[in-house]
Amino acid sequence: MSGKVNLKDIAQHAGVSRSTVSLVLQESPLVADATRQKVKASAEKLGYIYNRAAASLRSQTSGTVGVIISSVGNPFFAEVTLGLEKVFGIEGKSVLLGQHSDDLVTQERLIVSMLESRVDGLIIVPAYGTEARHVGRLVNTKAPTVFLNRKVNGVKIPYIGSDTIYGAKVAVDHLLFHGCSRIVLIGGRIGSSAHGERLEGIRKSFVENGISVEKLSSVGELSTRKAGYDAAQILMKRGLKGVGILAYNDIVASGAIAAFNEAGIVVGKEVPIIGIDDVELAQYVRPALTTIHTDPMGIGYTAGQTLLSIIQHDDSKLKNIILENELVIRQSCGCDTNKEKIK
Amino acid sequence: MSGKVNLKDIAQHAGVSRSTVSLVLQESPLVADATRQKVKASAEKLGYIYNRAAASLRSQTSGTVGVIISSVGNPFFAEVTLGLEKVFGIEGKSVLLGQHSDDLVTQERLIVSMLESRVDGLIIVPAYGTEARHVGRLVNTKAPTVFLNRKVNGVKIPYIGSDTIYGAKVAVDHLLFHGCSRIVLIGGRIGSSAHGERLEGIRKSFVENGISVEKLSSVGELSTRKAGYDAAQILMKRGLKGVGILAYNDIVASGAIAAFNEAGIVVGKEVPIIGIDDVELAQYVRPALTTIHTDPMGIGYTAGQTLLSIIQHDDSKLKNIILENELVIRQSCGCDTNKEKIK
DNA sequence: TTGCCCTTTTAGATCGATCCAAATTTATAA
DNA sequence: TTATAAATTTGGATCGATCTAAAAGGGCAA
Repeated sequence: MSGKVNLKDIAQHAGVSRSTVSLVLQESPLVADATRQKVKASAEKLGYIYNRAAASLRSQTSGTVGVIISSVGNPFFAEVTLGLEKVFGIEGKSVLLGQHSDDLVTQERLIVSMLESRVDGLIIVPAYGTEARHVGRLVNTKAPTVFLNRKVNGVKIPYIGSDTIYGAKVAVDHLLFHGCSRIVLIGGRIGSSAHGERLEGIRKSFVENGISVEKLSSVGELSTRKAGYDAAQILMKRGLKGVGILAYNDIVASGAIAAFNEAGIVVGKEVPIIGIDDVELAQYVRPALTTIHTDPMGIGYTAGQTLLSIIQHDDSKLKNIILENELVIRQSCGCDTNKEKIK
Repeated sequence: MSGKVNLKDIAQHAGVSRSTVSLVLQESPLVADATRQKVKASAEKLGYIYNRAAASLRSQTSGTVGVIISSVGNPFFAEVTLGLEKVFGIEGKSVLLGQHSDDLVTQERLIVSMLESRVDGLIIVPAYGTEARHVGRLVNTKAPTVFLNRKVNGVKIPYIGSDTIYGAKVAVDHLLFHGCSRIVLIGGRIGSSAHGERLEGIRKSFVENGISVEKLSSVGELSTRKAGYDAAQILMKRGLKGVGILAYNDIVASGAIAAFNEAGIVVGKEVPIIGIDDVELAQYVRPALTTIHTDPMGIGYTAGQTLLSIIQHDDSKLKNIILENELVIRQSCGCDTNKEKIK
C-alpha cells in the first residue's frame, strides 16, 4: 500500500510535535484551536491516512468489532447486520464480518482471526453443533462477546435472542384455534437448540390446550427454501387432513407455500401455515405469510448495544436478553384478512 | 483485550530467540524441525494469540482485504461474497466487509476506514451515483482495487462484471421470438450504468430484428421486489397486449410475478417475463423464472483472483473482465418446458 | 518583578512482530 | 584435520501512533 506520510511529516509541516498531532487526531480538547486548524490543514494537504495498526498496537484497542454469522444469504441475518451497523456506525467502530456457513472449522478459523485482529468485541451466531470446547479460545481470552440467536451450553457469555418458545406456542395456539388436530413442524436441524425451542413451544401449547403429544410431528432437516418445498411434498403424500404447519422460519415456509401452490392446494383454506421471523419476504409471498414477528434488526441493534456496554463498562455479569415477539396475522393461516383473490 | 503473552514469552519458554519464534510463526523453511516443534508447543501451552496489528505495522501488509458492497440483503451480492471467500479463505486473508446501501457518504466512510486498516486490497461495488471525485482518496493511495458490477467513469481501475448488454439483448431476442411487440424494462435506477446497459442491450436486439425504438419503455425506479410488484400493477392498468417484460434483476421479476399471480394473470402465457442474474430464488418462483445466468459466485471468484494478482504482481495495467452470460430457459417466458400445472 | 496556577506543548519510552545483516552451528569437501 | 559451504539462529533497529510525566508559555495578582 501507499500512505508514506505519517505523524512526523505532519508535525514537521505544521511546525509542532508529533504528540500534538496525535492529540488533534484524537479530537482531544487539550489542544488550542489555532493549532488544531493548522494541523488539520497539514494532514489534509499531505493526504495523510491514519495508521490503525500502529494506533492499535500502542493503545491496545482496535476500533473494530467482529461479527460472525452463519450466512449473509439468510435474510434474517442480513437484517440483523443492519441493526448492528446502526449501532457501530455512529460509534465509529468498523465491523469485521464473517460467515461460517454452520461449519465448525470455519467458525474456529474466524474466531481466531478476529482475536488476532484484537477486535474490541465479538458478536457470534454459534454454528450448529457448537459446544463449549469449540469456543475455549474465546473464553480464555475473556474477549467481550455476545451470542446471538443460539446458546452454547456451559459457557457464561450473554445471549441475545427472541423468545422462540413463546413465539412457537402462540403460533400453535393459533393453528389450534383454526381447528387443526395435528401439528407438523417443518424444517430446522433436529437437535439444534433453535429446533428444540420450537418443539418446546409446541408442547407448551399442547399442554395448555389439553392436546396429546402424539399429535406432533417433525419433517425436514434444513432451514432452506428447498427443505420447505420438499417437506410439503412429503406431507401431501401423507395426507393433509387436520394438519397445521409451523415452519422453522419464513424461508422454509415460503418453500412449502410454493409447493402447495404448484399442486393446486390452497394454503390457508386447505392447510394453514405459520412462519417464524417476519422477514421482509413474508409480506410478499402469496398468500401472505402469517408469522411470528421477531424483529431481526432489533435483535441486531440490541446485541450491538449490549456488546458496547460490556466493552465500555465491563458488565460481564450481564445477563441474557430475550426479546418479546408476537403473531402477525396475514393470510397463510386461513384468517381472511383480505378478500380472496380471484384466480 | 487480553492476550498478555507475546513473542518474547514464547522465546523464553522455548529457549530460543524472538527472531526464531517469528520465523516459526511465518512457517519459514529456514528453521530446523526440532526447533519448530518446540516453539509451537510453547506457543500452544502459553495460549499465545498472534498480534496482527504489530505484524501489520512492521511488515506493511495486513492480510486483510476490504469488500464494499451495496447490501448483504441482496442475494446477488450474498452469492458474490461466497465466491470471494472461496478465494481469500484459502489464501489465508480475512475479509473486511462493509455495505453502503448506495449511500455515497457511507461509502466514503467505509473506504477511508479500510484504507486506515491498511487492507492489502479492495473490492468495491460502487454506490449508485459514484463519480471519480468520490473515489479520489482511493486513487491517490494507489491501493490495489477492483470494481465490481458497476463502472466509475474516468477512473483507471479494473472492473469485473458480466456482459449485461449482451445478456439483455439475448433476453429481448427471446421475448421477440415469443411474439412480443412491445418490450418493457421494469425496475432499476434510471441513469445508472447498469440500467443504461440493459437499455442498450434492448436497442441492440431491436436494431438486429428491425424493430422501432418506440416499442421500448421503462417502468419502475428501484431494484427491489416491491418495485417489481408495483411496476406490474401499472402495466396491468395500461394493458398487456403484446408486452414482453425484461426485469432489471430476478428480485424485481419475482415481485412482478407475485403481482400477476395475485391478479390471476398467467405469467408466460399471457405475459412473458425474463429476469437477470439467475439468483437461487429464480428456480423456486412459480412459474420458474427464465433469466440471464450471470453467475454471481463466479463474478466474486474472478474478482478475488484479479485482486490477488494485482496485489502480488502489481498488474496495474490489468484490464476489465466481462464474463459471458447466457439465457436459462424456464417457464416465465412461455416456453413450455414442463407440463402445465393443474390449478 | 516574582510567584502561582492554568493551559498547551513536548521528548522519549513503548506496544509486539519483522527485517536485516551478521554470528553461530553443522555438514561437506579437500 | 582444516577450509568452505550450507543450514540455523540471533541481536538490534524498525514500523507509526500513543502514553506519561514533565516542560514551556500565558495570565494575573501581589
